Amino acid sequence: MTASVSTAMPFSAPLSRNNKLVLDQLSQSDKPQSAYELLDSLRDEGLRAPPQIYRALKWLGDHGLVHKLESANAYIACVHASCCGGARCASSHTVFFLCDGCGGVEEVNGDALANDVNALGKTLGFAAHTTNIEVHGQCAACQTS
Amino acid sequence: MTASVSTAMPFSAPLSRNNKLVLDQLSQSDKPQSAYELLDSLRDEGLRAPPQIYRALKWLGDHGLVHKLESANAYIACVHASCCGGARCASSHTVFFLCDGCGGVEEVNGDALANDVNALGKTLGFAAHTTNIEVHGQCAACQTS
DNA sequence: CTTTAGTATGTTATAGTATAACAAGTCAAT
DNA sequence: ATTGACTTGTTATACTATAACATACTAAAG
Repeated sequence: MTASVSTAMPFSAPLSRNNKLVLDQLSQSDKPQSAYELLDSLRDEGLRAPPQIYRALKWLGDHGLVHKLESANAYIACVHASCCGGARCASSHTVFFLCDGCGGVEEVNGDALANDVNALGKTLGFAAHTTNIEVHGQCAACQTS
Repeated sequence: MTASVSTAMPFSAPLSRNNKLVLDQLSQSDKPQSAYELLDSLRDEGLRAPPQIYRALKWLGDHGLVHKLESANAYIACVHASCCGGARCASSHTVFFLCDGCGGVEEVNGDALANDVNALGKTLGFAAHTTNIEVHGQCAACQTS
């Protein structure tokens, strides 16, 4: 349920203090957290205003370390191992499975889907840049309970 | 660019006055509109407060007549012909291509992708309920300019 | 009728999400 | 020691969405 990323990044990334605080907080749960939840959690560390959180989220997002779940207005730390095999996934294709039961999120590599998406786009002459796929439903555990 | 749906629905749907106003306003553009843009547009028709808009959007969404674009916090009228062949698409799989250049949106049937998504989900034991796919990029027209 | 129940509407207030704009501190490289 | 790039702190405000309550319309049941 919990996993720590800390500072051991697979690539050089000079994490500033605020960026590290936010990333560590996100890494401590596989449940998405809203910007204001992060703010509450990090108040003791000296973060007091929304822009501090949003700036960190933007930097981390730009560097592929966190993802925004658009349908939940919440954020999660990127699990590199499953979403892009250890590489940065800033512009990669990921699929998010959001459990409406427990609130947990599974992040899965979606390169296989990317082909289909691009094929669809080509029929429109559309040049795809980023793709966001969010699936709502019930995780394995929540189906049995 | 503009298309009118008006009251000619392919199935019986008793559109209330407010629901019809919002649907017609959305149908007049292939660009997504925010709830507050809709509110501004419909003030002359007597709509003055956000709940009136959000209630209509919820009803229209529940009945498959409009979609929310999660990554844009905006709404579009469902184009039945392309997204689900004339049937209601409340729980169907649609793909949205959002042009970051002109702001236009293309809505495309994504049943082909649904299989892949469900297959991915099955490897996790995940029971998919609704899938939202939003692709950002450049439409054909905006690539040439 | 008129009562009731379900739906639709109107309205105020507030909660939740995100950014603009400005001020100031840090720190390495001239 | 000064510049310049980056990071941080802070206030105020904009944007998105819903809670809660009050009223009205309409069709069916009594």
